[in-house]
Amino acid sequence: MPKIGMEKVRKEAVIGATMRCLCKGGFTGLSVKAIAAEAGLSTGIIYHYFRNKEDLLLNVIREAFAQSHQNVMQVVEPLTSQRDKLFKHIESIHSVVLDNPDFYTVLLNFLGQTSNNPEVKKIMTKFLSNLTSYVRRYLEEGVARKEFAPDKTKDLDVMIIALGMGLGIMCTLAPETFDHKQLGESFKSFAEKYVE
Amino acid sequence: MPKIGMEKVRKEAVIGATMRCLCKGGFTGLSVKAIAAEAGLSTGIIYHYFRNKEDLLLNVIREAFAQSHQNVMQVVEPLTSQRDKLFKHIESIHSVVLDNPDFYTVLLNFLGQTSNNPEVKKIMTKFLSNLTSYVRRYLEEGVARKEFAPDKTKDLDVMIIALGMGLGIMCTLAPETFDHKQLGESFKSFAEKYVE
Amino acid sequence: MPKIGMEKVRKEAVIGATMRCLCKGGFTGLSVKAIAAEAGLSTGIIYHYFRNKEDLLLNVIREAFAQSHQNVMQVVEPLTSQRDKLFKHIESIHSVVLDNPDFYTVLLNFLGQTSNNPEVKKIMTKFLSNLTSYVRRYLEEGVARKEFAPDKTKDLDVMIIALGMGLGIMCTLAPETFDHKQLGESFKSFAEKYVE
Amino acid sequence: MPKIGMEKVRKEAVIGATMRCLCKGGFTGLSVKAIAAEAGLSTGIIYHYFRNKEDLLLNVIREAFAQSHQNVMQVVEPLTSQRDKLFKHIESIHSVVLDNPDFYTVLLNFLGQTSNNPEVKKIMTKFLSNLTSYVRRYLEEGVARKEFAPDKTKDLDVMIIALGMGLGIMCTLAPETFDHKQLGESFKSFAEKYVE
DNA sequence: TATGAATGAGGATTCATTCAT
DNA sequence: GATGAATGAATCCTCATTCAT
Repeated sequence: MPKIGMEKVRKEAVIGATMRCLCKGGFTGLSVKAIAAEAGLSTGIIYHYFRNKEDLLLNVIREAFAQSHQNVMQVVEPLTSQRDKLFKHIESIHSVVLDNPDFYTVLLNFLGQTSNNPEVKKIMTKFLSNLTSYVRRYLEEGVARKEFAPDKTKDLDVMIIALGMGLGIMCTLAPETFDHKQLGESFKSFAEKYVE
Repeated sequence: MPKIGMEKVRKEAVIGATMRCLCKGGFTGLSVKAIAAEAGLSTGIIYHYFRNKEDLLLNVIREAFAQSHQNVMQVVEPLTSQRDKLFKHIESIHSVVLDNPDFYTVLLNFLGQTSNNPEVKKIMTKFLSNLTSYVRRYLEEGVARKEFAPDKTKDLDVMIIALGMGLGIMCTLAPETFDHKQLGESFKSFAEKYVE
Repeated sequence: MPKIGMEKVRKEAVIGATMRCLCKGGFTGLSVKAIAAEAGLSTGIIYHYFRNKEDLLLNVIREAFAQSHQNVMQVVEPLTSQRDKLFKHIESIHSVVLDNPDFYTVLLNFLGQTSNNPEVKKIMTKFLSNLTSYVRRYLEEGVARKEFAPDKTKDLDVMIIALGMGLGIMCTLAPETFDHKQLGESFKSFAEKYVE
Repeated sequence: MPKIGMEKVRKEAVIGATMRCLCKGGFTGLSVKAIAAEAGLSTGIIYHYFRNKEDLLLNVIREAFAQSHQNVMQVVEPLTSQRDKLFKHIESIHSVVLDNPDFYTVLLNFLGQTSNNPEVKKIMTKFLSNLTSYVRRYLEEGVARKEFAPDKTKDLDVMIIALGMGLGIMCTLAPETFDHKQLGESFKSFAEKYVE
């Protein structure tokens, strides 16, 4: 087994293992030992690549957010109409619950940390404003191109993201109670009602 | 100091102390010792009133949810028109962020536990379906009384709660980025648009 | 076994155990676990009585220095003549090597810490100036009472302590090479030569 | 950079780096990794030149002692009169505190190891008896050459070394309390008093 | 020779829980 | 009822040492 040029591979392996552990058992009981075992590595090597457990966890959120963002972008970017982009974006956001449930596990587990950990807060704030600004861009551009009516977009970006996140959380927490597919339809029709 | 019949007082004191600790430092460092100190009691006594730490924490969520529910009900119940009830309810939900921020701290801290702890999951599911069913009742009753048009209420209950929770979370996590007051207005106008 | 009023007993037990461990194996390998085992206690209890390992170690030096000082005082105090006090003091200092070898073990082990640990430095400085000031007092008082000639006492206090410590260290480090008893005689005759 | 015949250079570099680390932070935190970093080398190479950490540390004391000895000898050797040699020697010993403070750092840090590590003990004993034997030689030779009176030299060698070491330690530990220069004068006058 | 990735045992510390008082 | 001393398993992290390259 090679020993050189492994930094990226190892870091990814550890981050992935951490996510899997997080999904299995949540924050409580998320030990470095367990992560190392999951990654098939020794505990020591984790400290070779990450300053400490917190540093590792911060990398985990960053990675989870980046991945989720990338997934959405891959689907939305090729589209040309702002309207299509907006609705595809909404659809993508909603389908994260099923396509990438790990994202929600990570999100839900870190939400509680936000108020106590400045670094987590920074990442979380950045992530949320990132999300809204994408939607805002579609809307503004769409208005400019006369795809949407101009006057109704007040706070619509934030509303869409809030609604998407709220639904995502509810569907994740209580999938038996909240029907993911049907709520996805309602989500889209909510947006439609606004932009038309 | 009386030594008998203190059960209710002590339990409430401990639950309150736990909430304060939770708000101060989150789950990390939430030790039984710290809770006891905050409550001005010994660690031992906590085990007299609660089976263990988990039992205490479950009581904390229950209490937080019950309190929050009660606060909303107190404001909404006296009203007679379903429309008034609905909008007052929405307003109340949104103002929890400012009026009772502890509720969000507790909520955010426990969200991550939901998937791993069946008891937390039960409480959380119950809480969420409770929330939606109240809104649904206003809507159905409102339609019956012809306060609202009949055909537009598809999933509106869930949408309102999801949006309310999403906005609440966003305003709690990043108050500098998301303006609570303005979003409250937009929230209400979103609902209005739907029921009219 | 009683559980109350044990603070002093426990603290002493832990400090004593630490000294014994220190004598057995030095600083290296002085683990809290080993100390606890030596004291017949659990590791946890050590942190109940001491903030951390460093706090415990500081208490150990303080205790060692205090004990050593007390031993000397017990012998010297009853004496009335300053000359007697001085020579008894010298004798006592020198016999620490044999009577209380733990003192030297502790001293030698902590000397290296002095430059890096401000608290150790404070204790050490205090201890050394304490030692010299006792000797200085005998000398000054002795001169005042005409027990000693007045002009020869320049730095004699420091010289006596330095010589005592140097001899103590040498006899401790290499007892086969340096004859404790004989050096004690020479030590005294050195002082005599000066005060006469 | 040459790759062969580097043994001596590398060994010296590592020993020097170790001394610098030791002076910076003492024994605590003196890791092979830190030493390697200080020396600008990899950790692996240290094990190429030294059997293990202990072996390296033993070399460090040996080197420190040898250097210190050499420094003294350089100054003393050219002198012809035994009296001059003796006093220059005393002066040199005392000035180590200022001229080569690293020596005392090393000495103080290793003193505690002496009783537990036979190899350290051997080196330390050798060093101390070396020191005294040099002084003894001056004295004996001086008596033979009638530079000193014959009868007063009992244990004077040990006393001088003990006093020198004691003063050195005190001046190193508490330089604000013990005035190096003045004590040097007193040290010399102490010796003078004896040999005259 | 030289590197630095990798290991894993061991250390300090925390903390839920119990129990004698 | 109430206390807080006591336990010891579990946690994070460090570090001497090895070894593939």
